[in-house]
Amino acid sequence: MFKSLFSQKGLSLERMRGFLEMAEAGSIAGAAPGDVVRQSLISRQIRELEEFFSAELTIRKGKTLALAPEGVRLAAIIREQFQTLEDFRSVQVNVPRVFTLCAGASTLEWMVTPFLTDLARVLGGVQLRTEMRRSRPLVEAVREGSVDLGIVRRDAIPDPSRKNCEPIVELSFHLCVPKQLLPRKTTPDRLSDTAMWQDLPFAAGRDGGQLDGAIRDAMEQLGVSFRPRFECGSMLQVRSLVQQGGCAAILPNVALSGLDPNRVFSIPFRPLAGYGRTLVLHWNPRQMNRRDVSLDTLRDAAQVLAAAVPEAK
Amino acid sequence: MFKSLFSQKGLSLERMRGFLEMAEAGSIAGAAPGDVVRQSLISRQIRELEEFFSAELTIRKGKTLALAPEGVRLAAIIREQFQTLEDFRSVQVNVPRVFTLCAGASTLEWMVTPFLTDLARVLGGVQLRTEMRRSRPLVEAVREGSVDLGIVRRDAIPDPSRKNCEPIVELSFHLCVPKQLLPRKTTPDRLSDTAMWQDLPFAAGRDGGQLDGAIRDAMEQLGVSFRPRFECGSMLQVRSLVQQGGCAAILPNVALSGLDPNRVFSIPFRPLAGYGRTLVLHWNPRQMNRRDVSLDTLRDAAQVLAAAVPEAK
DNA sequence: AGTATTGCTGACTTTGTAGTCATGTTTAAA
DNA sequence: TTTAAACATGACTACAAAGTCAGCAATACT
Repeated sequence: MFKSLFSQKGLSLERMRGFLEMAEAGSIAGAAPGDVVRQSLISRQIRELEEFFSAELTIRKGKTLALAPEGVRLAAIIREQFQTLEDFRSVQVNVPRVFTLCAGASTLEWMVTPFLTDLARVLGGVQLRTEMRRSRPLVEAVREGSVDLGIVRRDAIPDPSRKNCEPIVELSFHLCVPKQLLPRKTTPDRLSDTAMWQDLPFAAGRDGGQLDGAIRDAMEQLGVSFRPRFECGSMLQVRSLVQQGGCAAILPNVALSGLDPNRVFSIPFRPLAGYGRTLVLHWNPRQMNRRDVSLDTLRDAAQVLAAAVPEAK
Repeated sequence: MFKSLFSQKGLSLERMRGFLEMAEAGSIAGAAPGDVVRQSLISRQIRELEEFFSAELTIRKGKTLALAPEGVRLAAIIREQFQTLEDFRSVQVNVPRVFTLCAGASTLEWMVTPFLTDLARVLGGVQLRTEMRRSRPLVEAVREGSVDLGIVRRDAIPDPSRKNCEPIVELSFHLCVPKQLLPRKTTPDRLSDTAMWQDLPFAAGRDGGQLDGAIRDAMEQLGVSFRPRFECGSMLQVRSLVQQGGCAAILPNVALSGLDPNRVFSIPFRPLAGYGRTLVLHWNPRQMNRRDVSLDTLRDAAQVLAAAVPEAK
């Protein structure tokens, strides 16, 4: 049984590991940054695997390597096998299994990080590892199995269904203004007057993402010259500025939970009403099945994340 | 990634192989018959795996070893992983993949062996390996993945469904008598008279299976003293004797295709009418899915086997 | 063109594991 | 109780693989 795997040399767990590391990193140098010794080792291990399988696993793509179609398949096989073995061992040693959760930068900040412990508990006491990725590579990573869970807009999933995702929240955006920046006795409804915005000191993100651009576009369409006084690398900093009373800002509903309504007015930001999308928890059904995570558990996890978002008023 | 698999020594493909061989054979000595050297090697490999996983994979059961529950799980994992790697390699090297087909002794003789080439073609040019096993271990082997396809009575499958089996044929039994053993101008319908049977020289199987016993019981109930002149180790030999005109015999419908109706009369053998069972092709849905065998292909395979059986008249 | 980065190759050393052997221990059966 | 079978263990050898190093070739960036 399985003679053909052993009658020939060139197959070993270490070689598979070297190849997988290259596959994950996208290049040999990326797999072992600053370690030329290991780079040369991986290079040879890949060649030996290619000889063993008589397959071109990699192709040169300019200066770096890329996976050939066969390489993509083998990498998926190896990843799954290693993970299965690791899970088996984790159960035996009574150590929590490792799950990877992936989302966009701001989503991780707003929704995930503050609730990691709850999430880990719902998933059965697992160890969670978070990663930042944009929508498209995120969905791809879930598909190929290198990521267990993703938080992503539903429309980024090619075939959204009850089997591979669960809604978390409907995104919406709000204009948030600290009271102290407004004339005394200003009521929240007066904030709808765009004329008032002109003089407000704004803070905005500078992450180059879609959201930031959409806000600027919307402001321009309203005829408001939007020149934020602060451009922050992280939206967490923006919220912090708003909370301290120094700035106004456009914030997503998932960020409102940290603001004191007695000190900060917030009203829906109409121009971005159509920009709202459904965020879903996304997973690979085969992988979750293999790792013994039930659909119910996944829906519970989505619930935990949903509970983190205050209801829109 | 997967650091825990490599930060500790004790895991290797060879060790997994040694363990799997023991698991398949049910004991170390069985895994390496007559090779005490390899036996001691396997013994140590198993211990090293047990240390690596901190798990009891085996338990002493009297003189031999048996798999502990954890060992059963790990063996299934390893078998699947090795098979996946072997399949991957087979596709690359353009060598047919190996599939294992399992059935009872007589079923293998009657239905499978003569049609192996057709079957291999329908399954996509695979290499077929046949194995003899009785119903219960067969179903178990399909479940754990050590066998791809089984031919078995439907009632031996715990949860028969469209997803894990497909009917092949309804078994029935026939009394077959060469013309030359009968008085001239005897018509087939006269064969219903059990008095005629008394003087016929019968051939019968001697495989100790259910079928043989059932025939003898039925004869006894009919008041016929059934003392076959020939007791053959294989039912193929029985059919051969009938074909040559030397003997009468009770044969299953799946054996009739080899008989010349002009030289041999055959009529349904009523006493065993209730003994007929549905034979099905049985498989493990997860395994067939992993090995890229579609349900359609499996149904085609069942068709091929069904076509081997002549219609009952 | 010059330079830095990336990957490939050949010649090593070191390490882990497979493989071998002799011998001990447990267990089942004669 | 004796015997034989099945498995375990310790001490080795042989070998394949991992790991190391120096140098080369191809590519991209400036």
